Amino acid sequence: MRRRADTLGFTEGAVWTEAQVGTNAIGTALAEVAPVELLSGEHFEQDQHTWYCTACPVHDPRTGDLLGVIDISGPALTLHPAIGALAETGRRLMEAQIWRCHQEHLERLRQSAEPLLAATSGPALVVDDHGWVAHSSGVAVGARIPAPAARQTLAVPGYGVCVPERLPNGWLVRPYSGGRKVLLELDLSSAPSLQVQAGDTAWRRLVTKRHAEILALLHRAGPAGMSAEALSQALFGDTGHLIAARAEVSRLRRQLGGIVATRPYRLADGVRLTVTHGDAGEP
DNA sequence: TTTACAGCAGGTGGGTTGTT
DNA sequence: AACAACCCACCTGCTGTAAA
Repeated sequence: MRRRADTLGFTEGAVWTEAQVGTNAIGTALAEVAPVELLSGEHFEQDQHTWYCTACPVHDPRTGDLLGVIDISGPALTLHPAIGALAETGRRLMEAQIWRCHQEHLERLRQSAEPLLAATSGPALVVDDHGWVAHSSGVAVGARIPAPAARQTLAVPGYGVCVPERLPNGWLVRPYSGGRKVLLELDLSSAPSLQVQAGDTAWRRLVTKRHAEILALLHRAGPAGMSAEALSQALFGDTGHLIAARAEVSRLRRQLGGIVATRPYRLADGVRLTVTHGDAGEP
């Protein structure tokens, strides 16, 4: 059977999408995102008419993302009524295994961070590289937060502006509040850059002129912040560029995380910005 | 008091255009 | 070719309001 299957293209690297081979259990299950059972002439290709194929999609239990399918194929005359249940059981086992690995990974991460957590007072999160929460204290959060990255602040509901600190297999995320400020120094030279000082860590990153302009405007607006309309007026001279203003702030927020708050647009609480002009004579 | 709905603000993926 | 800037379309979430 395996030799005969090889002649059909049941080999590593083969493409079994509907677009390539027409109706088939694998490609159709991927397209429909549902279990599919095909017998004999229900296949599009004639050389598959002596086969049955039963396919069941497998999803990531954490995100719901479609990962692939389990397919059971064989001679059409040997199709057993329980084959569909077998494929379904395989799917359940795979998804359960993925979930168990995920939980074990988070538990190992939590255990490895225990010494650090014991020495930490106040709210703290331990998350993996994708933002899945292994431990939270102080403030309840969901199962997942935005994925942390080096030299990147992020906003966590209930925590405010946070700067992640690298752990061996994950991140320690603590809010910056009270005496723990995020200090920004915006250099409005011909190549604008932003110096970020958060606790013991500091870094500098280049920003576009437009983003530098937005940061300077939000700094000038103070805690009251600016509406998208006001930002459009300040950036473009009229209020007809709301979409462009929103898009630019959205991209700025993606770069700088929780440093820029919304509703209205403003610098987040705990963020202090100073503006310098690196180029001599630059206004 | 609850629910459904509309309107609005804001977020974001992707396309286009202009510049370097 | 790569990048920045701009724009559009579509989506989500919040809020106010009317109806049940």
